[in-house]
Amino acid sequence: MSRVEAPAVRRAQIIDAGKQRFREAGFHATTMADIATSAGVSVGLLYRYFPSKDEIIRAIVQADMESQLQTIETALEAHPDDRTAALDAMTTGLAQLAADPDRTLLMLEIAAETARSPALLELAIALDRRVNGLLKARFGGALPADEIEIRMRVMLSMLTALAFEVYRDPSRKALATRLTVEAVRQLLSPEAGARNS
Amino acid sequence: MSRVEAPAVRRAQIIDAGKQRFREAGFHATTMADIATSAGVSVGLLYRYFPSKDEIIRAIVQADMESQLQTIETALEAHPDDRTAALDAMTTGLAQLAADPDRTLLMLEIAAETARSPALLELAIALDRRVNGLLKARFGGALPADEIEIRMRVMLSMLTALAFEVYRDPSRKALATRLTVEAVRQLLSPEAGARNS
Amino acid sequence: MSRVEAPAVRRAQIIDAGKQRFREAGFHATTMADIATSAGVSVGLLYRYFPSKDEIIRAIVQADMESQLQTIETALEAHPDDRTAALDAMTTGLAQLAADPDRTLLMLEIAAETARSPALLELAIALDRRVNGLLKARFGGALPADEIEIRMRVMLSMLTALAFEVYRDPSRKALATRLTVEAVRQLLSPEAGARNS
Amino acid sequence: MSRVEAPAVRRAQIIDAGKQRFREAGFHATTMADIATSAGVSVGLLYRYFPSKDEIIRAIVQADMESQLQTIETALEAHPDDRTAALDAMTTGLAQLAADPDRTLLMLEIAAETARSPALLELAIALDRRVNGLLKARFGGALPADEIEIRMRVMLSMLTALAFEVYRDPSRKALATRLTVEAVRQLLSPEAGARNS
DNA sequence: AATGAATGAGATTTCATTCAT
DNA sequence: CATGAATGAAATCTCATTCAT
Repeated sequence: MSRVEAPAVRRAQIIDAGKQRFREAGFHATTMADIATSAGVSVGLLYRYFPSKDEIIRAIVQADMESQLQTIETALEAHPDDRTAALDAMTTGLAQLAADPDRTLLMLEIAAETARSPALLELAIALDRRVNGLLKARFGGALPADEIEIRMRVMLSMLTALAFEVYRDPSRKALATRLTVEAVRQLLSPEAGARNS
Repeated sequence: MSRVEAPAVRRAQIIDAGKQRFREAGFHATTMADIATSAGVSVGLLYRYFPSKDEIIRAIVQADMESQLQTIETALEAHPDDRTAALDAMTTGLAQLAADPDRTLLMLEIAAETARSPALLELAIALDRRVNGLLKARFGGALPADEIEIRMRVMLSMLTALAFEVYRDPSRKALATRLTVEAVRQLLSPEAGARNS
Repeated sequence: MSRVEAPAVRRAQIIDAGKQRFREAGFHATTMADIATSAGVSVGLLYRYFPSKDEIIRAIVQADMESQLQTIETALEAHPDDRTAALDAMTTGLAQLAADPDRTLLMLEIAAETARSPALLELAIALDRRVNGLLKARFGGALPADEIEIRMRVMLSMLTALAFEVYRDPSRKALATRLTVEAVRQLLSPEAGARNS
Repeated sequence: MSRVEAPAVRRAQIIDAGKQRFREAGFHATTMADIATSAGVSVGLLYRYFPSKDEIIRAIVQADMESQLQTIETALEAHPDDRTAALDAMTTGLAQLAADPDRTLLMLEIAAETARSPALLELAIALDRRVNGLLKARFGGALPADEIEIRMRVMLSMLTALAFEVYRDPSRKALATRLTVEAVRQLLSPEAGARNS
């Protein structure tokens, strides 16, 4: 059924299998045997790569968060001189992530799980901090320091809301995405700061 | 440990205990024994009131949805002649609901669960339809019919986003609520229709 | 739902309800609540008439055994002077009992239960003894004393077998009954004694 | 407590343990924990070999039925040219099976259970058909076709009766077996056909 | 490195029995 | 006498985790 593989490949196989099953059945309804079967390996091998089921969940959550961060970094770096373009690129990138119903399914699991698991909460806080740092470094001058954080959060929440929306009715994807991107643009533009504070 | 109670009282006791425990530990990590202990009754009695654990979940979800609907209805009926006031009342009411971190914890569970459970999905769809009907009846003339639905959804999503936000940082509750209420007001005002379509 | 009734009537109601349900679902799958509902009384009342579920079973088994004994006694007393006619009447009566599929269903439960329950075993032994006494008193002269018992048992077993047969294929009832009656007649006739011993 | 065993060995262990316990306490009074302890394995392992308790019952019933069929086949094949010898061999073999009190205890459980369980009823019908086919193939010329079936059933019923008899009083085993074998021989002999129809 | 049989704690659910009304 | 809400012990079944091979 399976031959000896490079450790990184095995790890990826397992994470992919986990994602797929968690998406389909949720964390709690997915068994280690399910994941093993999906990954084409034995249950025992799962435990060579991850010390527990929770660690597989944690790894998946971490990977997702890193891809969010990656999206932000890439966008910001792509437009080092144009603040508005950078903002747009970032929002569009995140909106794309949010508008993927498959990912939403997982995100729901993650959100519910994060509330309970200290390990996941820690991860979430770390992500927050890093995104915050990135945005401050970039927009620090244009917006009052204490507004950056709240705006970032509202932005992430709106993207979360977009995820819900597209998830519930995929046919509205284009419209909902456009509305969200516009709203976020307004929210994060320097002028917005002037108007609301 | 407990004497005979009126059926409605017992039911409420159980639902309350369930809510509390689900909030603290999530649906799957909460056992029937936990709920029974919390409610101050025996495990067996749980099954006289609900045929299964899933049905307790369903009852809680349904109660929550009904309180959302109730909030909307009450607000709209309070201002039969003033469209703008009705809108404001509704948004404020929903925002209050959304800004309750305890409720958010449950909502997360519910959202994750809804994706998997046909019974819950059905409930969610029914809620959607009823809210939609209510809004159409009230704002039908002012906004293009096909926009009502998408706006309603975006509104609910923004409230979802508010819930997330307050949940993550309760100290921002006042600010986040104000921002959301303003954004929703703008989204649902007749002028918004003109600008975006 | 129910008014005050004479104790004997209530007892009969409960026994009838028990029989019906045990027939349909077996002893173990029938709950006290089932019986109560069927009898049109409350669960609590069941316990005023019988100290436990097992005692209801015992009462049913006992009633069935008494009807067997009754059948034998009536047949023997109906033909005090004609040994052969008495034998025929008895066999025919028992065969009628055996050929009732409804009763078989119960008998199966009873047989399985008898093997386990000391109380039921005692009952069965008492029945054995009384039938044996009846037959010895009547056929004592014609058949060697030690053969009476074994013949009685084979007879009862053949009737059991008839019960099985009719139960499996009710359309064969007439034929199977005739064959059994003939076989028993031969088994219990004085000439049979001569041939086999 | 136990090491890894060949699957067939484990299955046999479990079935044996099940038989033993079912015999002693009946299907319903035997718990999965009882069987596991008897088999010297854990409860969980039971479920790797059988999807449910009912399936263990089914497997035991099926094994018993197959041994009946085996007995018949072996006897018939042992005397391909001598119809009477084949008949005797078959009857003797089945009588031996029937005269085992341990097996009777199980048979009682099985009979009661068969009445309720569609799966077991199906099994019983299949056994019937196969025995019928075997006998028709062998005695088809000597006895009218439509009599084969009823005679087979009566024969099985007589063996049932033998089982009951020996079960109730093991000391009569030899006598009861002899009587039954003789009766069956007569029932299935070609001359019997002439006499009774 | 890889397997998968084996474990056993723990979850949901059932139901005979009790007892306050 | 009658009710039926309440109890809680016990049963079936699941599954994360271990470990001999």
